[in-house]
Amino acid sequence: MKIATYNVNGVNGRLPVLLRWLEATAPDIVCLQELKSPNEKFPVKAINDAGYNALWHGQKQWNGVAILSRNIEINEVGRGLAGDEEDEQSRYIEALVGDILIACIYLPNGNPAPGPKFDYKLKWFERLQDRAAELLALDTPVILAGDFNVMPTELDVYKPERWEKDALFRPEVRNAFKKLVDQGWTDAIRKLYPNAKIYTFYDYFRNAYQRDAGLRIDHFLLSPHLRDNLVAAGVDREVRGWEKTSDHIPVWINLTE
DNA sequence: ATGCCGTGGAAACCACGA
Repeated sequence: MKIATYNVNGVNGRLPVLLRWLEATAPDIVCLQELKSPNEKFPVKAINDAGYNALWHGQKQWNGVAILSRNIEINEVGRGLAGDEEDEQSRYIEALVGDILIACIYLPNGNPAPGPKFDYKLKWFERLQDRAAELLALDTPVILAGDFNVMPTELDVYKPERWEKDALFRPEVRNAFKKLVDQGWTDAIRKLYPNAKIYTFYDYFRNAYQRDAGLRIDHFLLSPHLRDNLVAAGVDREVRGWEKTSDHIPVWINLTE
């Protein structure tokens, strides 16, 4: 079974690219982030026509997450994270897809740091840690997938020294990611490729893609049940070269049934 | 070193992203 995550950066503006990628790579389950679409404008018909069921949690203009599945029943478990009644940003949705619980995550960017946006990011990370701990206790196979907006280590940044003070790479954020993983999660890409330079994001300008000046910020975290089912993982790097493409690259894993 | 690009929404510029 192939599962993918893709920050589309606008699901409507990027619909041709999304459909082309779905057709070309045929993942069974897909997590999408940055829909930038209110719920009523989510392109459900086009996605259904492409053979996918969909659950989505959008909002006007920004954020937004969705989970798609092909030939697998999908049932929503919940949306949003507990712990902040004021939080109205659509960044989290959870669904049972077949036997696997999928959490689709769009973690806040957090820049500029320090500041209220950075504080919000750290708080959000704590709320995610709380939910992740609950999920581990369920004794269900769980996948946390999405745009975590953190480069976990120096290996995940083209030029680490330039990012030291950035909200995606500050020690507090790297520590938060490490603390999450240390609950018992497996970083799928790093389990299979502990030392490879693998990026999932390239800026639109400064020829970042051509220079390979990238970041690894989109991740798959697997619960212990799935650890030994992981047989392959990778990124669809060529998609970043397509016309009208997102600045992120799809990431995928393959699990044995 | 830097939103230099790109999206969406509202208004013909702005907020936001990483």
